[in-house]
Amino acid sequence: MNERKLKILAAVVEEYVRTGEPVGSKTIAAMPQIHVSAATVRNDMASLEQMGLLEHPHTSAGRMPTIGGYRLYIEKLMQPASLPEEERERLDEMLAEQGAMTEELLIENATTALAELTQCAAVVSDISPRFSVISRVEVIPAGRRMYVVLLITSGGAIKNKACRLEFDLTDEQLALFSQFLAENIEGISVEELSEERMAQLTAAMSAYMLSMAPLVQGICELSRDLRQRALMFRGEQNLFSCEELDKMEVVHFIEHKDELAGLLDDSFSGIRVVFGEDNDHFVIGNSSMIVSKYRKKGHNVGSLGVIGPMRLDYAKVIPYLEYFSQKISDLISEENDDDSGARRRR
Amino acid sequence: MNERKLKILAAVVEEYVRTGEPVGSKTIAAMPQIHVSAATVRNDMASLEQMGLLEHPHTSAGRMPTIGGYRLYIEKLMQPASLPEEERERLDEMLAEQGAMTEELLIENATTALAELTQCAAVVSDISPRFSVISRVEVIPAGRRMYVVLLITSGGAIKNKACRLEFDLTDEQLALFSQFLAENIEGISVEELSEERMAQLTAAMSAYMLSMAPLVQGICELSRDLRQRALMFRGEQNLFSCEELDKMEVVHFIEHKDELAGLLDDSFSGIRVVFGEDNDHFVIGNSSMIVSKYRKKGHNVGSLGVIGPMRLDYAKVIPYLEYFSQKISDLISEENDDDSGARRRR
DNA sequence: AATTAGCACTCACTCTCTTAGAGTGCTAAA
DNA sequence: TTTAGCACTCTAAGAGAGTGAGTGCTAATT
Repeated sequence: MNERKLKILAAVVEEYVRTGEPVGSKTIAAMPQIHVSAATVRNDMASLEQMGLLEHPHTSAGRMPTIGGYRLYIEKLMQPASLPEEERERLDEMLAEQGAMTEELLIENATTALAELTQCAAVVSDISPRFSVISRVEVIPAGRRMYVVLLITSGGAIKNKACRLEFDLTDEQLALFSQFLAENIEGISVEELSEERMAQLTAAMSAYMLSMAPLVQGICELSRDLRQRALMFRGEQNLFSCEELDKMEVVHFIEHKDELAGLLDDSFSGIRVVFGEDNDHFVIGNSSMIVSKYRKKGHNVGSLGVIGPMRLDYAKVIPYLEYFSQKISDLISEENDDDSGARRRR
Repeated sequence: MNERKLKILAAVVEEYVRTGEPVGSKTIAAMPQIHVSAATVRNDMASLEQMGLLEHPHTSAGRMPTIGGYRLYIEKLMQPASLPEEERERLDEMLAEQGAMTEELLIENATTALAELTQCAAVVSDISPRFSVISRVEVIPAGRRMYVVLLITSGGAIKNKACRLEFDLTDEQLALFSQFLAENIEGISVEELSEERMAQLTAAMSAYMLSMAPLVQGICELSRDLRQRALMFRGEQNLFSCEELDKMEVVHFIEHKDELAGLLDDSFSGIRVVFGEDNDHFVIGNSSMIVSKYRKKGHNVGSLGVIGPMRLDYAKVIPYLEYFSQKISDLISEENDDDSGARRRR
């Protein structure tokens, strides 16, 4: 392996990404950065093929990168495009538009923008509610025997659910129960609000509170919703516009998209690229997924990913992804000044 | 036009729906209900073609129905399959599963089941919240300067939204404002809770309440959410499994699915069938949509629809659709006994 | 007048065969 | 070590030919 071969590999990857056609030795030799003849290129290509970095659809066709070829290119060869200042400003505006309000909206905006810019599908896995704190729990009468339980977290997530009781509650009962919930639930983290914890709580309830068990059950379900990472997808349609992706596989993927959760949950740092071929949970042929973590005050709290064809302009897409995940990290980390205030208020 | 031609048309439609291949005269003549020779069938087919009910992909191919052919078949010829008793029971169970809780869940369950059973996409447009009454409005502190406004309707819909104020409210201010909202908003219908009404309300607020305008604004937005028909789709993937639908058109449709709202909103009674070809807002080639209204106490409050290939087993699908929309009508009409109770409670 | 048998005709589809061209691999010369 | 030259390979595109399902028309039959 030498300098020139790497240069040729990079040239093949870039040309193939650009045109989608297998690349011949003549095309490469004609490039300004290549100063050798087509015959030499051919020799080097044959050698790159032996190393498993390039492949042939058939004898008399040009070369295209293998998965290994892409991987080497991404890790060592590519020169990431840097975003021009004006582009950054445009993106920042996009995110600010109405996203500053809550984390959830911010992340949604970023995912939408990412899908839009890359013309790929974008996915985000957000487990940040887990790390926030229940800042408020409310029980609100909502009709005969119907009560709404409401959880608000320090991160700004709001969840509600209607529950039906066997009896109507008197105002005193309601006040007492609210008091009980506030004392036992407010201020603890979503993570801690587990099924066992709730079971303990139910056990601790005095006898006459037992009829309120459905409310506790409701809270339990809300907390489960908050704890589980929810995946959000944007721009799935873009996968259908992709010639090289099999439509049926895309459909299958969309139907089973929740299985991605595992992949996104893995802990790693920086950027990770996964190819459709060599993974169990992400099985569109000729596809690739690029994932980056975002952090909240230094802790990984979610992943942002781009899903597209393997033949993707990585040098352009990866910087976008890095920018967005950095931006999300920054914004959700500062925003959370409110945390303590949320509880101070009461 | 005579009896026999109609019989032949029906036979062609059914056979074509069954096989997906153009149907030849011999196939038709061999059917038990047809007692004439292939030559006679050919003559009649030619005549049906002249009337614009059948068509030819090319000279030496069999016939297939035109849009007009389908329409005539649906309106006059088809014999709707009746649901066997056990099937009804199964469906009722499906709906009851957890759907009795709220209207919203009930409708969601029905839509999911419909998509599942027909292997098509199902869509529901629900404008019923418009006709229900605000049974409860709450303002809940949720962090420094953050407040959550919450609307509960008699139909069981719950909406919330976080708002940011310029100042924190004291407990008295909060109580007073809640009182103010309850007096002015609870008990009126969602329909009445218009932008003007809210503007009047803001005008009526005493000076020191003016800083709470963002909360009123929030309520205004919640009410707008409730008023506008929200479309819900289920089983969109099924459209991709459909050979005869163009994948790109399906993608385009899904991206612009909200444009269906207009079509679903039209008032009509009974069942309506719309074909992709002859409509501006619903443009998948070779597709059709069957829509039925559902009612609440006699008023149309929403539409339930099935979207699938034009080559669809209408005789099977239409009864399903009718059954579901009737069932929804029945359930949401009776369920509403709670209406008055919801307010009586307070 | 309506129906049917018979037959020529049409046209998509499938095969096979051919050709053109892009690209390779190898060899021998520079 | 690099390059020019050349034979070789394999696909993609196109042309013909054969097949068969199905039609449309005509003349005979009921």
